[in-house]
Amino acid sequence: MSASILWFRRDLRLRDHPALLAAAADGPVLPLFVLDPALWGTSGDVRRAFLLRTLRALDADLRRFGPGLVVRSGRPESVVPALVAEVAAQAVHVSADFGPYGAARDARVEEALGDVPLVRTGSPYAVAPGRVLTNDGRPYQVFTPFHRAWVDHGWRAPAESDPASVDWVGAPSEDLPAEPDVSGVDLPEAGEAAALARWTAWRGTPYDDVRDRPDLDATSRLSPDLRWGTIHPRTVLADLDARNPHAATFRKELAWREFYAHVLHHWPSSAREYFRPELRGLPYVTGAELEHRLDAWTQGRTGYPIVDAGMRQLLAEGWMHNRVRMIVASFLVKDLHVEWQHGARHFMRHLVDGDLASNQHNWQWVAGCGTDAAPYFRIFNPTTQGKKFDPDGGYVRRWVPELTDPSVGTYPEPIVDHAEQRAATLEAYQLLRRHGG
DNA sequence: AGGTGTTTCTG
DNA sequence: AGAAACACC
Repeated sequence: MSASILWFRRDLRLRDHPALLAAAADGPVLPLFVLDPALWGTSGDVRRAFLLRTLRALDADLRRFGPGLVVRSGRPESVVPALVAEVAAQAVHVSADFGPYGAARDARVEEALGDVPLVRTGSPYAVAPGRVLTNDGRPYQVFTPFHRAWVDHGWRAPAESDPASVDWVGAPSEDLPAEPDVSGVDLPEAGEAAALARWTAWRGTPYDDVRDRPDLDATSRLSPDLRWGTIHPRTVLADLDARNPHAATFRKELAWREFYAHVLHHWPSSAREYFRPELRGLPYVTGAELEHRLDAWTQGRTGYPIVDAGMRQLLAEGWMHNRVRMIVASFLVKDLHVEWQHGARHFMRHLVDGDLASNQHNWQWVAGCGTDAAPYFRIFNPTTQGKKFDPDGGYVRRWVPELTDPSVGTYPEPIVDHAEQRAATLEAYQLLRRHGG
């Protein structure tokens, strides 16, 4: 018997897989979920729980069509040779999704596969990272021209794939880790069916004028599904009519996700390093003061209601409204003078939608050191932002109940004075510019 | 995807 | 007085 190996590295989707369906025509398919220990080890309990639920939901999907699913742990580069040794005699194809981690890493994976033919099932993007380039073949560093070129490039319609037509083989996923105890945490339902239901229930609702209002909770909540691949952006894009302003704005948000995947693909080191290193020389806090500030920020006890509401939502749901993400990030970097990597790490640990490309580059955007970054002097005022985007205070009251009900607890005094810290940040920035960093 | 202080316009 | 425009960070 010959089997195709379907290797899900980061994108777990089953639908929109024409290459998989073509491979399946040559023989049964052995799905392999790779749980990267690096990903697993840096994830908090909420993120782990959601990932496991996603895997289990997909496992259940597969069991309807075949004997089961193989799950292995290990770095892709090391697990693939072991797997190939196990089934080399049977393998016809290996299907692999390539994330936005750069051509060097992809090349290592291909090398590990040796002579086993590789079926590229495509990326979890409408346009694969690396495909959208300027006329002279260079990668875009600014969103607006990228967006135009991305739309011009276009994407195919989603595949009319039917997992029932795939002949799945493999062993049950008994070696899935146990799910951490997350009782009391409000997690979305995981899996493809839930993702599709989420999308069809949400699409067509107002977006353009309410997407910045965390109190209205009007966003799609599709980010965990896009992250783990339980829905494909092409499925979403096919349902959008760009003549509708709501749809056009939403499509632009999908384009931001593709833009940052593209940036990480071309500059893999930007996941850790400053894309523009000029701002590395700013006076960021270290040592005990760093720990103290990070602690107050992560626990939602900074004394700024909109910041604390967001940080508490993150711990409670593994998710935070996008407008609030920008506010808390700006506050950490520009009011608390903490280097952006600390905040990015906390987000990746807890967000159920945490994606390396989007997360790191949005943090770099806020810090002013990324591609197409906000100018460094753009500093959010947490009070003004709260008034503007949570005008009735509904969001803040939900997550910071002690503001209106003192029996719940005592709300802390502001950890720093925003006006003072804003002035200090601008002064440090000017010093840096004068002395050339 | 901003904020702030100042000037200018408007009713 | 308040909105809108502007310059600068």
